Amino acid sequence: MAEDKTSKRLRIAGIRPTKIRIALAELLLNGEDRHVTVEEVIAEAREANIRTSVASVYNTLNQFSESGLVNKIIVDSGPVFFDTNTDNHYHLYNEATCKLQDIPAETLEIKGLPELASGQTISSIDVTIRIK
Amino acid sequence: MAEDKTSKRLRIAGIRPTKIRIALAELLLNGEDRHVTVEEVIAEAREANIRTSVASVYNTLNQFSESGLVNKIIVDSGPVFFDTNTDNHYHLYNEATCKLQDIPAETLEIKGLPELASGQTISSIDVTIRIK
DNA sequence: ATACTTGCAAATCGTTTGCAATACC
DNA sequence: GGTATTGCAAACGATTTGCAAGTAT
Repeated sequence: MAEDKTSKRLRIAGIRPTKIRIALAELLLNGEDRHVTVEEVIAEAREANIRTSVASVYNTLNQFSESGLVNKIIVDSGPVFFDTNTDNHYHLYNEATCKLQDIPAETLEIKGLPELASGQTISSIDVTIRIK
Repeated sequence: MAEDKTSKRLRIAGIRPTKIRIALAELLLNGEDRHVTVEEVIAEAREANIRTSVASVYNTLNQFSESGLVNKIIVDSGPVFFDTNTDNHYHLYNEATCKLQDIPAETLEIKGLPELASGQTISSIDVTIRIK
């Protein structure tokens, strides 16, 4: 069953598979790449008859992001986006619609990374092309 | 006098030179490149005996950014940064200290910008290297 | 004189937290 | 059974807003 597979996936990620975690994982992690806000996830959950709360959606998505199942993206004031595409890639952000689109890593070439102080490591390279 | 020069600069930027605007402009726009939060500006203003309010500092910095005197930078949840360096450049963000550093535009080379839909224009290209 | 700006406090938005009830292993 | 998780409501931090009083041209 799909649920078993999802449970296993959560377990591997180091997360205890509970009802809402499984439900939200199935909602978000099995389809195409998406950029969702908490509000959108709550709406979708409601539509799918998943009974949950604001706090739990925040908890769950934050755990997913800490475990690397999704990426947290901050492009603007306003709600955070959770990106279900965890491959290396960049973003196009439409300032008018507040929507994100992926730019595959192969499309863009970035050269000349600066030297880092010793002990420091790159956590991520965020590239956002803002359009209007 | 310095104040006349600042007034003129604000006027050219399309902003009416008022007392706090001049004061904050002198505080921020005449020194080296900086990344400041509203809270920091309020503290500095207080130290410089500039009497003002939270709302006015927000108003003023937002106007400065709309007029291109500074740039608004959103790297994280938490307070917005205002960047007094308006030249084209990129950023290094230290996740541990929550501090920003500039990366000059010449250092980094970005190639392969994606095609945009017609009518769309690039508003900015934001590159942030996050280190921890 | 008139329109714009200020500063205060209250309102707002997104997110987190405290805690009692519940679900997981 | 004991620990982790849920859901509610209240708390929170950053920012904005409404409005009366003050300031710029």
